[in-house]
Amino acid sequence: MLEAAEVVLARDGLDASMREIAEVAGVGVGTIYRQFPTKEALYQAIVVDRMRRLADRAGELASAADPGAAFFAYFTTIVEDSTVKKVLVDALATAGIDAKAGTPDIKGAIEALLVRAQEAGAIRADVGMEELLALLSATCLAAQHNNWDEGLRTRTLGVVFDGLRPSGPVRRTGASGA
Amino acid sequence: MLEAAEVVLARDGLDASMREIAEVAGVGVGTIYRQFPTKEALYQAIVVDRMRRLADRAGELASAADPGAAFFAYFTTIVEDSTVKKVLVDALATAGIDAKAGTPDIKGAIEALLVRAQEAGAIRADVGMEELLALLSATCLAAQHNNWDEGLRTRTLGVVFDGLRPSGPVRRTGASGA
Amino acid sequence: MLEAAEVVLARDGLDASMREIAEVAGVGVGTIYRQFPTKEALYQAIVVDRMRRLADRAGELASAADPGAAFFAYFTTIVEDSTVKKVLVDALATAGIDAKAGTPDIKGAIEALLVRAQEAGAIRADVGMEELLALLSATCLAAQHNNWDEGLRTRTLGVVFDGLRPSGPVRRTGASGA
Amino acid sequence: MLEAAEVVLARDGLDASMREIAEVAGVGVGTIYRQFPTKEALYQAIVVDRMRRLADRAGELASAADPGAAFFAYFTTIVEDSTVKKVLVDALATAGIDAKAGTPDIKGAIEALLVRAQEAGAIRADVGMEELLALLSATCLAAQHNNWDEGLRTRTLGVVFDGLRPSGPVRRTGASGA
DNA sequence: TATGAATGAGCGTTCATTCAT
DNA sequence: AATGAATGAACGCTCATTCAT
Repeated sequence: MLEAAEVVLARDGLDASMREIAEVAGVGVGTIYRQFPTKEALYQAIVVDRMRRLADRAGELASAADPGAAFFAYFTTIVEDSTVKKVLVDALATAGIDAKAGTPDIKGAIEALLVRAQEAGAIRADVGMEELLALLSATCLAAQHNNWDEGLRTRTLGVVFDGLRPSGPVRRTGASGA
Repeated sequence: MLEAAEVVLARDGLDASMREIAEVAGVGVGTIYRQFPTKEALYQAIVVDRMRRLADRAGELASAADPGAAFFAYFTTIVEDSTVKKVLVDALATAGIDAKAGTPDIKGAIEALLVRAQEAGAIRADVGMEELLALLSATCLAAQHNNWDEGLRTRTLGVVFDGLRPSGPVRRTGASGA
Repeated sequence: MLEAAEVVLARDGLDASMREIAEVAGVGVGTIYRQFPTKEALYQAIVVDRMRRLADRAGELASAADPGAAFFAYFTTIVEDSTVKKVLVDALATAGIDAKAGTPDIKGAIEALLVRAQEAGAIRADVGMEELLALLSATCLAAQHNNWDEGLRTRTLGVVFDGLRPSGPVRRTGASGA
Repeated sequence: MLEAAEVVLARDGLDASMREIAEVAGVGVGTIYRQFPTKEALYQAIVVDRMRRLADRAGELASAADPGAAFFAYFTTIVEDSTVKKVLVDALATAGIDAKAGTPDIKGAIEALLVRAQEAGAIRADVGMEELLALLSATCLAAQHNNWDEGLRTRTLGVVFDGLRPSGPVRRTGASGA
């Protein structure tokens, strides 16, 4: 049912009606209300669900061989995904949610990725979680809002990733000479 | 009245009702409809108005002494602004609008800023308009959606700007240079 | 101005807006309200005006050489007219109006036509004003409501007129006679 | 609910609001919209319902002993009814509807009555369906519009019916004879 | 005096939410 | 427990009417 709701919200946006969702889920509207007291609650549940999956994916990458590659791959995947999932966007946007109990610790999972990538020297050490989440949210938001195609996504993320990488000798060693 | 509408839309988002807008504007709903045939038209008018101001600001900066500084200042201003203006976001998102006559040529204005900054060596030559607009849209969207405070904005834009700057010797010339 | 209102109401029916009427009349809406306190009042005025013209026409025919022909011609003219004038219909329908002072005595005018036609033996003596007006109203209403073409109007009025004529020997004397 | 809608439309005419109808029906507006997608659809449903009843009644009379009496009785019944039912009027007016499937064949039913009455010599052979429907529509329209009382209805229909009957010897045989 | 901008009640319609079945 | 018919507040929009100019 969450699945169906996610599909419908992804397709029709936030204005999708409960009836539509119920229809796609193959249940009566009343059945949805048995589990979620309001439309807002259903929506929140979807967001939380989304976050869980995001956290899971981050967990999987936590032990990848190349932390830098893992980090950038993760970032890219999320943005890629948000092109088609209208709801995900808010998963990252709604940072406040994670205070609630039971919410998967997506921030923790992402932070692990970040720290490892920083320790590997793939990400500048002075980048904090806050701005990282901000960048993720920003690119997701824009990707779905403006319907980025693959080329645009690649080029735009390219700029962001460059901004995240350490600059100078480290990155372009030979270039800077001495 | 446009002003009031902008305020309300900024506060309540696109779902703000015409009654609400009328109330804030201190007029009857009919008065709004006298000037804008539909809610959509009102919305478009706000966007266009916003674009005009954006284009004007870009024009002012077009002949600034330091093109790089001008460019980054402009970028920052816009994002700063969008924290409070929910609508601006779509001004950039809706690139298609500029085909219509009478619409201020915001893209042209921004492009001028970009080109000058690139010629001055402050921005990488391989950055195109498309990804620049994407980055602008993304940061605006996120800034208003997530209510960035000044610190977060500075740090996040810092990353993006670093990604836009030429890297290596070019960027830190004095440092690496002879 | 009454003229303009009549034209518009004839074209668009009772739902025509005051703005539309004012526009066609070439005045502001306020000017109409100066003369007629409400839309209803304007409408009533049109009806009364219409009645006056009807009464005038009846007056002209009052002294025609052939009373029977005059009567049927008058009936036909009115019905014919109502095909195109949505408002006329109510002139006849609203019998109650004629109590008011200043209303043209259309009933009197029509009655004169009827009486003369009856005296000439062209209309049955037992036909009263009430049913005559009812028939007029009925055919006008239907003519405009259903958009009678000329053929249908002729055939339908033919039946009604036959019903109004004296029957038996009087009408088809030669036929039934020896 | 159809009943309630019919009552309200009969009372207030086509401008009756959905709220009013809902109130009289004792339901919420939404309930009406559940069954009829638009006001227009509700209206059509009433008309069709009305037509069905009309057709049924005509069917019942189709085999009456006295075709002439049956015909005139039917005509009278309909007009009588329309005094109180503002909507019926359009059932007859909207002849075009009967093309749609599922619409009761009221025209066919009436035609059967007419033909039988003509074969019985009670109605003139040269009266066609078109003018018969025109007369029906006209008298219904006027009966409800002007609120005919029984006396007026009788006298007015008397004229129309005389117009429909064969004239001369046939009708008043004994009289003209001698 | 004439104007038309402004008003806001009211309309048709939608949809989150409730509750009898 | 599950359903979906019923509800009615709220929406976008229109237009008769008012009144400052």
